[in-house]
Amino acid sequence: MTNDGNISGKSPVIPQATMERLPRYLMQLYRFRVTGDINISSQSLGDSLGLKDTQIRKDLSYFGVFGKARYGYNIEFLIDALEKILGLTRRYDLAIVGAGNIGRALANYRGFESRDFRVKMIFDNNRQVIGQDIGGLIVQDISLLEEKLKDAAIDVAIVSVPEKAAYEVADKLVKAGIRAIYNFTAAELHQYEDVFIENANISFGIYKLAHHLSGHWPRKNK
Amino acid sequence: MTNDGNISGKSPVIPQATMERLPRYLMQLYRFRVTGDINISSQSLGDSLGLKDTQIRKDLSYFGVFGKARYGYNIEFLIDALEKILGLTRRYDLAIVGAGNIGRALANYRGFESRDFRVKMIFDNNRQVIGQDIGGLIVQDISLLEEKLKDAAIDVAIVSVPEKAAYEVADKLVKAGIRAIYNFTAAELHQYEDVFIENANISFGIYKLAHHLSGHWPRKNK
DNA sequence: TAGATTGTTAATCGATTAACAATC
DNA sequence: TAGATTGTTAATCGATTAACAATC
Repeated sequence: MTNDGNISGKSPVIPQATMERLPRYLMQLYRFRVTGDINISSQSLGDSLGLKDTQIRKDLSYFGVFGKARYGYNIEFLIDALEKILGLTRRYDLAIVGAGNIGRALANYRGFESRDFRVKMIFDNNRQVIGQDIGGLIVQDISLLEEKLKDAAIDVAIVSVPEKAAYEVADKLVKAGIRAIYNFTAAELHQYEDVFIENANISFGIYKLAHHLSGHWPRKNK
Repeated sequence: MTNDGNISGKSPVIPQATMERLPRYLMQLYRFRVTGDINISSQSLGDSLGLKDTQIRKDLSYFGVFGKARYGYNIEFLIDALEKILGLTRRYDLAIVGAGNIGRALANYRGFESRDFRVKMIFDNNRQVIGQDIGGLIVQDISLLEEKLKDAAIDVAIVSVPEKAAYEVADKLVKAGIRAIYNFTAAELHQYEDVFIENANISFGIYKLAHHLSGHWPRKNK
């Protein structure tokens, strides 16, 4: 009840770990909503995600007060709050750079449709591919990348080119004013001022699984 | 020089955070290798990855001694060691369950080829898709999943079905003896005894980028 | 009211980093 | 030898969790 600080503009620091959990909270709340539940306690939300109740309350407390003692959290209200926190209340326009396997898959990815993420452009450097229709979009020549991006108000660029090309692509994206890059390549992209880069190297997950299967090195439980 | 404990079989606990960094170390070492370098210091490896030198040394120390004072680490030797640690010294056979956008992309993913990861089977429940050839593999009927998996020695199952189907698929995979699951769906899969699940929800990265772009919530630097 | 559950404080746990003797 | 860089210890920093007064 005391802490409405964040909403009113104070600046607590949100831990990275908290940020990683919020999308999971939101997804889980959608699932609880369809069952017709109105409220949920930090206890049961935590149980459903393998987290402690205090973890949930602490995470939410960074953003202000959402719950009611005795009743827990109103699911609808909390969904609303999390969508605002995560910035999901507006549309985001995406451009995909690289129309290979991954780029194509992302162009047709249904998880984007369910939110207001819209793939608006897709680029490639391959003559055979340029001009092709992928999910309703014509693949454009990557040499026109900067020019085309300046005309369109693209929010996020997805990089799905071969690793070697990724560094140059990222440079061009940043020059064209892109401030958020979703990097599906193995490249360790340079850090740019004010540019947020999210890495999603598909191989790394397999490396972790391999490590686990090879099983000689002890690991923390859980 | 004192700590050869891990190699000789003692059991230190490897932090999760360390495990997440090792694949990045390995990839970066491959890159240094092609430049012809023989040795690398924890300082320069760290700089190239945006990490402190002590972080690198600490991480490596969990696995025994690799470096030489004054000369740093022998790149070839360290690559070798990391490949062993990560379990990359043998082949891993993969099965893909769900031949939608993502499943197809993964079936053709070149990052797997560069290691000894081999996609051996691919399943779907769609009549239109069963029997199709994807990257040289015939899509099999998902109703034969358990039966087919029991014949083949599959190490890792990739789940790329719609979220709703994921829970049942995971149950079947575990029943069929699978011990490593790479989950590309949004589903919060049940935890199974002795089964390692790696989640790769593609939407979550976009959520984080959205949060960043919406930019009202302060975050830790870096 | 009695009891459940919140938000927050303080304690604990774990991971990063500074410092430094050992050593190549 | 002198100096660079290691592996490790101890200090710091940050994140999780137990405990509990506040409160619905």
